[in-house]
Amino acid sequence: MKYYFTVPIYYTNGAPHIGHTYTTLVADVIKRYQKMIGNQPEYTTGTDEHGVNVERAAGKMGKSPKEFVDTIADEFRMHWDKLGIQADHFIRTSSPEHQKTVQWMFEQCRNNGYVYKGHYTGAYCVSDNLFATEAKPGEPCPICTRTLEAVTEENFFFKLSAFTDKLLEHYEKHPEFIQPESRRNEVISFVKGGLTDLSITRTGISWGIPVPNEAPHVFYVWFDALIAYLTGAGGADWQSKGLWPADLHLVGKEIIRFHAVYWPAFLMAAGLPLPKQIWAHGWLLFDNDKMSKTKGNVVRPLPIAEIMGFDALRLYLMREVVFGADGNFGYEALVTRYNADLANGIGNLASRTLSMIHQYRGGKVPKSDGDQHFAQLSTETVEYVLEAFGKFEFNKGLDRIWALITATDKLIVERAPWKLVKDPESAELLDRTLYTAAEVVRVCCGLLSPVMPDSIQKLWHQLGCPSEVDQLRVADLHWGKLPAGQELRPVQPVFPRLDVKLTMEKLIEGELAERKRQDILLGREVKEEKPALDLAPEITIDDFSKIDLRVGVVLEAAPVKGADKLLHMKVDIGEAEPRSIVAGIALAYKPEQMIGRKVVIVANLAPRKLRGLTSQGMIVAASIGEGLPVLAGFNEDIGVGARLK
RNA sequence: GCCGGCGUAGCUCAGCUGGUUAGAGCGACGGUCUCAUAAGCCGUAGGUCGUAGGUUCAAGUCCUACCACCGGCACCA
Repeated sequence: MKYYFTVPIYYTNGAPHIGHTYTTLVADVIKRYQKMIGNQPEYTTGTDEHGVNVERAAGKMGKSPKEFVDTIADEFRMHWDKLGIQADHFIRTSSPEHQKTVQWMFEQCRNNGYVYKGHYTGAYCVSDNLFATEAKPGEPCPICTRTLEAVTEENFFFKLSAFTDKLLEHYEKHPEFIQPESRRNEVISFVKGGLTDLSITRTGISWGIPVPNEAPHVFYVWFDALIAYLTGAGGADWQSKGLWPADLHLVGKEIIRFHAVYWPAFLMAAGLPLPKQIWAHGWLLFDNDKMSKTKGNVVRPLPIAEIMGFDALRLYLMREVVFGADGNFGYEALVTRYNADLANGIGNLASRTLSMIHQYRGGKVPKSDGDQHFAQLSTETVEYVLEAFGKFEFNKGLDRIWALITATDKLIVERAPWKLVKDPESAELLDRTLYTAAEVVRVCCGLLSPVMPDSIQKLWHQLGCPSEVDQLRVADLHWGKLPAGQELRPVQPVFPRLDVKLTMEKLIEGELAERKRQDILLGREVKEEKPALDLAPEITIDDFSKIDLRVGVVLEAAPVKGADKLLHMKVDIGEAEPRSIVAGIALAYKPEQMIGRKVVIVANLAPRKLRGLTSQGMIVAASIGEGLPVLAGFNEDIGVGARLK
């Protein structure tokens, strides 16, 4: 049975980090698992290469967009290669095959009456390539808080509004369509709130897929990017490939809306079948903190792979993170987990078992059926693990594998083969014990092979098994498949124990070096730690003088009901009546903190109604990104009404 | 403000439809074997199960309110 699924295609505005790695890794494990249970899995990932952002970033480096994205696409491919990740389709949105698919999809939608030409005037975020329908130019972007630019242009629109009921009906009929449940509910409530039509093309940018016969229109990046999943399944020719509809889209929780609302609508409009399931997983945090470029706490995967082996990272992410929830990554936990699970766990069990067979039985698997109790335990474990992996409950499955390992360690201590070997009467019991341990190692190798393909292959080899581990099928996991007389190969530690402190130092050092390498690759100035500020357009002194800033003192302050960010204040700026001002500072300042405080007011701003209250001006405050606002103030005292210039 | 989630041992978390002395892994400490990667095995950790009420013969497990944190929406920056 085919099993076609996808991972997001990653935006080429930066190098791969551990977040990209996580999603793609899950896909890779799923693929190897699907293969093991007898399906023919294929998955798609790739790079999302269009948009103003890429065009600008390339320009800054003096490169063409194509040259720029070539570098980054290669970087992603190189990463997946070094992490043992084998994607079947790596779709670059700048490729001719993808261009064809997008144009074809558009024609389908248009022929079916779901596309129309209209005019759009409004605020556009360059960074997110997003029309901010709720905001105005000059205001910060609702997603990234950068200043929105004013854009007026003729666009093609997609009739998203026509799909409200159809989508809701689909969600209703297929409860498994959006997972996990909490995301499903969020999407449903979003769609119930009503959908507005979507602008799907842009003019004024050359780096994009052209709309056929409609120059200078190019496609909006999201319309473009989502279709990559279809390109991976054969594009316009999807019917002959037999991959579409996809069985699964794996996505990060931040892009669930694009996948669960827009994408199904595009597909319905084009007359294509919908994917069976969309699974939103959580984020990978670093030391329980959100990773972000500005914080400088983004983790790169390659140094970890080089220092500890990529399987160590693969296991960590699969065992430590509950799929769907946010997970945490930390260097110490990584090394600890490695020592506990790999060095002391499976690695040591394999090592002691094989050594004993070498020493006591001439390196040949003894003839025995093994302990029946373990035969049963092993069978139950295999069943449980396969089922858990099938439900993406990797951590649960892995826990069960380790329970089997622990039980086997106990068995060895109970039987004490080193004593049995001295007593000829106990030959059968010794054979049975050694066989049981070796067979457990073999079965665990099978179960672990999707997660740790590379190092498990090494263990497999030491066990003397002739086949390749990625050729294993479920039937090979049955108890007793280890042939008596099979000759073991020399024992070599596959997971040598690591010094926690030393390894952590190496990892951190490696991370810094890798960061530098990526910065050079992307043409970022290495010395210059501070990124260029995203300044508003230049103005003259006359422009500035239009703004009347005044010193005021807060007389009264109270929360606004129904709005947790708003504070309603009376501010005296030296006029007859104090001004009524509503400001979004309630998260940072309590009302009582505000009373008596000197603040800076934009005094000639047109009044505006907020939550039913009139705001006659605004308070000047600074903030970083989405951080809390900090009010502007003075070190020396100054009278109320003073003008700032 | 509305909707949803969540708060259990030092850390990470299990605890399904309520029922004996509340569990696991990691870390720590003590003991022990020696086949093994200073690994394994055994034992110890006494935690008001966020707070306060309530239902019940019985609540971590259900109800209410509140607090903390995390999402989504609204509102705003």
